[in-house]
Amino acid sequence: MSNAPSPTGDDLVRVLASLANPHRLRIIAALARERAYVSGLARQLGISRALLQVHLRKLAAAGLVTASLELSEDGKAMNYYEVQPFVLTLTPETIAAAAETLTVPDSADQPGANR
Amino acid sequence: MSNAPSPTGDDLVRVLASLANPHRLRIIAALARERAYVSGLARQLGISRALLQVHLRKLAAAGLVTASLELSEDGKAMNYYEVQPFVLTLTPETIAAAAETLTVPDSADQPGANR
DNA sequence: CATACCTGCTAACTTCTCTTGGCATGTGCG
DNA sequence: CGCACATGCCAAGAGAAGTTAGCAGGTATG
Repeated sequence: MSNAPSPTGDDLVRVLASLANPHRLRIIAALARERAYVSGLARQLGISRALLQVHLRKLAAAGLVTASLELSEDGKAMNYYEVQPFVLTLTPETIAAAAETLTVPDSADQPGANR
Repeated sequence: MSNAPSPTGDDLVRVLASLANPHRLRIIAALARERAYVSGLARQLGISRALLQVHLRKLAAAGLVTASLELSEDGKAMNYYEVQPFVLTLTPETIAAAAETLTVPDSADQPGANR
């Protein structure tokens, strides 16, 4: 039927939310150019490491980037991030389809999703 | 080069932000099926008018939906909303391109952008 | 004229999200 | 050993977003 990933409604929201931010857009852009480690990327983007970490965490949670801890030649631990190739096509129809699988904000369940 | 709209970085953020919400996803889905007026749509979605209005406003601000005030046969003013056909393709590359045109969070200017 | 629809706006509260700054840890070099 | 650079986490404040409830106005129908 469809060749697209066709994510869950909740997934879609998560991905969209993770992308709806200037910093994170820049992060994706930078990583699309080439993978980078946290501190270096922070300098490159001109933001604090703490801030970068939060944003990277969010992107990673959405599955858009992945991290891999490596050791540099001088023995320092470097955490390299890289973008995960993805193609998301948004149209009223694809959204309508995803909306069908949205978790109901009904009562309190969702053991893992918390909140 | 590209047939896509290729929106401004800021536009992209706005659009993504407007879509990153369960309610708004459902709204798009509902309107994709057929246009509807506020009160009716609110009932259909099971949310309050006030809430719907806010979300519709946001979607409209992003240019995803448009409103048109019409008069029903019995003279009542109905505000009909409908989705604006759109196709947004998100990939690390398209994002990288959009990121280039992002407004710098530099100092305080942007007279119209407020915030 | 009361009822039932439709529209819109605002004040106020609650709940996220963003961002900063500090702290702790580890390794290599002069 | 102190400095430089890497990693990470947590607390706390500022600000934005989401929601609710109430008010006000308009037109038609019984």
